[in-house]
Amino acid sequence: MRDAGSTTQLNGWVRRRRDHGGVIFVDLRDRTGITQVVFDPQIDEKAHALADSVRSEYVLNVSGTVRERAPGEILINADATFQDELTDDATLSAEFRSLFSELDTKYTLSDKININIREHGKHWLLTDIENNRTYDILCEDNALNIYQGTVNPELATGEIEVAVDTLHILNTAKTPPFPVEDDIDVSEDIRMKYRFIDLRRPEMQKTLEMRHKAALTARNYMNEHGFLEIETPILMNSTPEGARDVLVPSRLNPAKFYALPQSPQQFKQILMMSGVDRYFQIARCFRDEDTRADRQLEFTQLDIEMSFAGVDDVFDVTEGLMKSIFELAGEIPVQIPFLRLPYHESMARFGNDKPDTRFGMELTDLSDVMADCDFQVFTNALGAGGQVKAIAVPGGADFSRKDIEDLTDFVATYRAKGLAWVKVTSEEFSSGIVKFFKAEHLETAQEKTGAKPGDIMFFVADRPKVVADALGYLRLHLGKKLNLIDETQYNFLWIVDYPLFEWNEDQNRFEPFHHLFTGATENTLHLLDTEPGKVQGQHYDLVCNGYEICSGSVRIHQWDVQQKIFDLLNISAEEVKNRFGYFIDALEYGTPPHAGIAPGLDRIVMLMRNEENIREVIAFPKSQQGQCLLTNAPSTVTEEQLEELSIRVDVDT
RNA sequence: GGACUCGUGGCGCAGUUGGUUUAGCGCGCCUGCCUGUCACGCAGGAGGUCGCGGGUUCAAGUCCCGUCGGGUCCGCCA
Repeated sequence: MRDAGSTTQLNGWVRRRRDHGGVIFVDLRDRTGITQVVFDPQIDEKAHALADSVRSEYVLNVSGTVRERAPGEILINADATFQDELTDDATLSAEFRSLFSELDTKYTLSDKININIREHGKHWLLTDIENNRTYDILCEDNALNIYQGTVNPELATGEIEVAVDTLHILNTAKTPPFPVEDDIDVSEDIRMKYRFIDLRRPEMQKTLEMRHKAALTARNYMNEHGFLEIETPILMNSTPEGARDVLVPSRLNPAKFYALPQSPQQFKQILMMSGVDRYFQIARCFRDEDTRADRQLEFTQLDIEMSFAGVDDVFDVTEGLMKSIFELAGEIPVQIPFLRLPYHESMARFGNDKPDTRFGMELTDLSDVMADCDFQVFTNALGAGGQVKAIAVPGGADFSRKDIEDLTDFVATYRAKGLAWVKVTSEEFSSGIVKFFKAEHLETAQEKTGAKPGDIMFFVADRPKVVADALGYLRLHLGKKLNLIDETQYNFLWIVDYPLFEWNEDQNRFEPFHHLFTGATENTLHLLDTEPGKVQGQHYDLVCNGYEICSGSVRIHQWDVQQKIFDLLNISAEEVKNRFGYFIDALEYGTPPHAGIAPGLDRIVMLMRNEENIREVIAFPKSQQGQCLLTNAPSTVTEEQLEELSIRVDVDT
């Protein structure tokens, strides 16, 4: 199709039409990109006349001749000797350049030019990359004629166009509510309502394609490594732990409900018990919880489980999988193996278990240092069993009162009662609270946080959870705000050595940190009866750039251990029998040791596309209220439908 | 469940302490002109229940209450 002179046929949508009275240009868009097609009455009068009625987003079929874009108007008539300068290295003399600048300032050449030799000794294409302008230079009648170029360096197909001899208008279109092009400034609700138009935009097409490639790559990789793709039920049992289930009433079983899977967790373990050995599935998962920028009601996991496998086996498979996906689908190089970071160290250094390690500003514990200072905010917090921690923000000594106030409000979101700060200059520490400290307090703080003159140190003193949240999110917030993050970098990191349980203060009981079926490490298993809080789980997360992109564990495969977990979590025998009876049962029939993981496809594609919002990589996403603005789901149903389900609705609609 | 924020022609926005514009601007749209544009250009034109409901007031896009919808976050969720 690139070959000039050949005839071609194109189908596509009209991106824009430019009518010059005599000649009409149309940018025709299809999945592969944009091509300029030309309607010239001298080529075909009928096609040209018909093109007059064409408007944006009309669907066209055109036939015509592919041709190199013709030179435009003659701009400059130059001496033929100048052609010696038209070489590949593209260094033009001041005299040559002045031919352009004397004409009109808009033709002034930048330094970034490129010369393309089309016909040796006859035709050159001069591209001014910075100004997006091209010139055709032709040697004619012993002179060098410089034409206003009509090549569009911004288009991939910019060197050619199709001269149309036949036009079929396959369909007309209403004027779209927003233009079908990248970098549009349109609110998201409009985009979601007209998703069919939004998805036509090149960047959305690119996302759809990348997502497809990611899934395809995953399938190929899993297949090559001996994994079977097996579908598990979408209609299954509700489980008491974890997220809220999305419930589906059963017509055949009045007053009973299915739940949509939060993940295929139990089924994939059953498959291991069934001798499948290696399973995977591109599985849709449902969790009826409030959404976030990186969370939807329904999302997709690359669900993986393998028998006779431990942590290292899962890591090997996952690292290879991530490398394949990021490199083949995202064209992003990945180094394996990934670093491993213990959970407690992650919490200590970054305040959370999904650290963005593309920049520093790590948290520093100053509890010991500040134990004997006179600042009661610190000493009181320490006295109550809390911590004092700090971060050093580069260049923060320039922060205004207002800046600091805003940051104080920011950390208040995470229940921090305040944000103490000390500015570091080459002469002094400056802050309203300096008087409460001896010189060595602040000097040690500076040394430990690594603050340099010109920086500011922010301190939070509170319960460990509050300190971690406040400083951890403050670090992220400032990292973004101060542009400390290299967007081209992808930092993969395993978080390991999680505790098996977490103490729930409100309900005064232990909760599984990951889920009910996570196994303990061999050397801490014996603490299950005595000190459950100290049992270490065989749970792992894979983190990239501050997002949790995979989560998994080595599972419990002995029924007595599983029973112990249920007991410890106060799940009654009856409930176990009702909810997990089959599972406990199955465990007793020869369950192999097994382990698994579930990479989140949406977040992976989001990272590869450098998006901060999961809706950007889902073809038909839901709003924060869980509504589909395109189809208006969810919606009310008829009385008859409800009656069949034995359901009565208790709200006015 | 809660906090913040946004809602004004098709789209993006402006609209001062409540009254002076006839609610503006840019893009888009329509009509006409234009043979090399690619953000084409030029001339003219159409298009508004100011999300919805209630209240305060002589007077509400503007103030108050409620409600619906978009977004970010806390709780929630792994």
